[in-house]
Amino acid sequence: MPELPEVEVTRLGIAPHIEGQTINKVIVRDKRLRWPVPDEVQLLEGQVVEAVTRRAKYLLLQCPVGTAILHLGMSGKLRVIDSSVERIKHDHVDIEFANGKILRFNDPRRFGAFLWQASNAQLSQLATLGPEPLTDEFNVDYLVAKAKGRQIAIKTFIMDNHVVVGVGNIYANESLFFAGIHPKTAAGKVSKARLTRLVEEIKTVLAKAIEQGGTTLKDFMKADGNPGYFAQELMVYGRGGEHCQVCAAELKEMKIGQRATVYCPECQR
DNA sequence: ACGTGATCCTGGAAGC
DNA sequence: TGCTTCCAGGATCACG
Repeated sequence: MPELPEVEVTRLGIAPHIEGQTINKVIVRDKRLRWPVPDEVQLLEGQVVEAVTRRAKYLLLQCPVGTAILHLGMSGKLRVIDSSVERIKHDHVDIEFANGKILRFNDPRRFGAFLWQASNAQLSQLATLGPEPLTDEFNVDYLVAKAKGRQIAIKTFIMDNHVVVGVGNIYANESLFFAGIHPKTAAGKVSKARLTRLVEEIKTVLAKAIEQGGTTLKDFMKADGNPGYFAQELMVYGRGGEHCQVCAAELKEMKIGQRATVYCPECQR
């Protein structure tokens, strides 16, 4: 279940192996992802990967004629492997490099995406995204202005890509716990002081997860190529019915916007 | 403009 | 044991 930290860890894992490398071949075995893989990805052949960057949960392979834009969805994985590695189920796309390495995209549930953006174009998926959570652009003044008058639950609000990118269900639950805000509170009713706290907690929890993911980087190429999930101690996510680690109250579970939500009724009001 | 809920897909878990 | 049902997740879209 890749959230922003997992995507960033993936980026850090693959970038050193493919930046500066020339692409020989692009093999699309199954184009049925979230959107059909466009034929234009063949334009990657012969191109040099100038940089591997990230925008929200999208990974961008930047080449002179355009950019391949990848999304891992919820079950997508990217591995850099030798050409001798046998394919497994759901290996949908291979990018073969001149040095013999392959960037292989595997995605059982096909919620992921493999898109193409010509260098002079703007992909609609990227056009309307909110700020990156770990930049100064995401600050309390911005969030106050954005939340003004909104009736939507604060949890749904911070998971909205147009508000801030990269905050998925896990980290939305966690950051609201740390900020002491009830997830169902109307976004426009949360005080500036508490939004200040929320901004801080979102940044902290994401940065921490990236840091912990980083510790597995050395093993990135090993075994199944899975960068691993974070050994992070989750305070509320997946712990409905358990006792709050701060006040011992029973953690409550509810659905907000179809998503599992766990919170402490004492700590979060 | 805003808010809600359905939808895509598959594998694993839970229920019968 | 084997079948069915439910659930997870991000992002988009159709609706009121």
